Amino acid sequence: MTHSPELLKGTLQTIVLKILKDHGRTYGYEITQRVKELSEGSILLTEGALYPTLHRLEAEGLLKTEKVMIGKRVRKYYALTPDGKIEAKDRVAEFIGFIKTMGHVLQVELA
Amino acid sequence: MTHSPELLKGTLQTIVLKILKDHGRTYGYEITQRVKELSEGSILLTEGALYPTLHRLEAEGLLKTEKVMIGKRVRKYYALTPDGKIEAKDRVAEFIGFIKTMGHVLQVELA
DNA sequence: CATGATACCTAATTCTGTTAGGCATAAGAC
DNA sequence: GTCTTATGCCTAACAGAATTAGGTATCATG
Repeated sequence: MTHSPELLKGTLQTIVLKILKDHGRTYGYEITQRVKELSEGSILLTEGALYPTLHRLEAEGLLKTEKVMIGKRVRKYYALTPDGKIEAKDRVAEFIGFIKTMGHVLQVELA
Repeated sequence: MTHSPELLKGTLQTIVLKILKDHGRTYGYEITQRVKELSEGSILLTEGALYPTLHRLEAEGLLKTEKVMIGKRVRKYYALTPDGKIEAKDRVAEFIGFIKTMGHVLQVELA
């Protein structure tokens, strides 16, 4: 997923949901670029992970899609459904909780 | 691994190394208990994950072992090798860096 | 006209963790 | 006294998510 390592595992859905929450309607390639920017190049999403994840979230009813023609190319936009908005919030909260717990376990200052 | 979810993936080695660094010589079961205490019950290491991880770290030369008889039972103590100490430090630093990056990506205050 | 960026996708493999066992001693409850 | 719980080690089958490595196609630039 990136050159930072396997720590990302399990965070991909959270990242995708939060990007969509903050940015609204976004397409796959754009998500990879935004994450790259926000992480200053340290998180490079692979498409092999991203697209299946988007499809999974859509299948779970958290995302809805819209296809738009850009010239002769199809661009597929994703946006959060109402359930998706709730889930985005929950996932971020869960991540914050996880970080706090890890701070205790690793005995480091994170928050 | 716990009821908090798959966020733990990829953090197990870091946790084990840091516990051994802070506590010194520790045995497997004791590690599960310490992590449980430090995490206030929210991280429950499963043995199916822990023991293979300990064996892996030992095979990589990061841990050394010592068997001690406690009554009629064998207890297997693990401790960091010099390489293990370096690795523990690096892993924790890497985790902190990961958290900072995630803070940017998720646009939340973590530190 | 060739390369790199844009843009979507899937399949095989790998890696880690979960689930679900097995084995055995020690301690406490009833 | 025996039954359950805790202590303590282990492995194997399975599951899930990401990596690696493809495929396809349009568009812009040198």
